[in-house]
Amino acid sequence: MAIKTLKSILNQQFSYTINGKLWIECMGERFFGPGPVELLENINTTGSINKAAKEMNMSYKKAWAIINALNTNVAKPLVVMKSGGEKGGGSVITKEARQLITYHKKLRKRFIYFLEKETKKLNHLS
Amino acid sequence: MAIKTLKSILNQQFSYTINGKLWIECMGERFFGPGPVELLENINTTGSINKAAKEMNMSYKKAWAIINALNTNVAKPLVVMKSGGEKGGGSVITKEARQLITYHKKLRKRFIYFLEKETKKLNHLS
DNA sequence: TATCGTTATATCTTTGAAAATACAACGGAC
DNA sequence: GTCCGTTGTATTTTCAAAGATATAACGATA
Repeated sequence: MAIKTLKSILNQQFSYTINGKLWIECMGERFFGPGPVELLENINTTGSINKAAKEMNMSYKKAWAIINALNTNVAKPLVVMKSGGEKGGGSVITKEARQLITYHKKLRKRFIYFLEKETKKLNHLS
Repeated sequence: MAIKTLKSILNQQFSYTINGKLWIECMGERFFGPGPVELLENINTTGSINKAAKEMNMSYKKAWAIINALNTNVAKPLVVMKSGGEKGGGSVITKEARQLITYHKKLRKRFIYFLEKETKKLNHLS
């Protein structure tokens, strides 16, 4: 089918875009996407799951669940938590977490490029 | 970052895949994806929104809302409804709907290819 | 005019996920 | 031993989306 025929179907007054979501699944269930990445970065900044969650208006419970899922779905933990001790404890992200984040950023870039390419194609600007 | 370093992070006992969702937005809100496509195809088969909705375990209310959104987001209607008359009425999909469906199928194929390519890359089988 | 199955719309009920709340456990500093 | 802020976990509450229910309107047919 030619894109040309779509031009007469779509309303030229409106703007159309191709959009989507992307994530990494482990054993069939999603466990790594933009949310976890932002959470990891906030933990890296603040040094605690608690503060990181608050920073992004997320409940501690949900944040903990995400971190827990992350750690159980990879070979080496992405976050090491410590309860008790000076300042009551805290959490730090590992080298592995940093590597996963940079991989995800590049993957995401390729996805954004795909979306933009398809949007241009839809609006036959290419 | 080299994919190679990821190999030591991921658990080799588990299987990882890149997955996602894709849709078309009009004026910033999603209005066309796999759901509407299935609904349109069911209307085409059954000749009625009612039967089409039942076929896919969807409430008539929701089906009607989808169809209504579709029709208001394009230049020419995708579904023409008729209430009353022989058999009480019914609905048919237009040529434009068929064209949008085939466009969507091809778009979806390209997306699936993207996902498979990225999954292979992640598992460094390529 | 009565019948039929559909479209169209309003209202009430359910229910399931997210948020809020509460509290125990931890362990270093003092 | 007490204090602190964090992690860890259970329980309760909220709320919005989905579903169920009810009913009017439609128009060809007979």
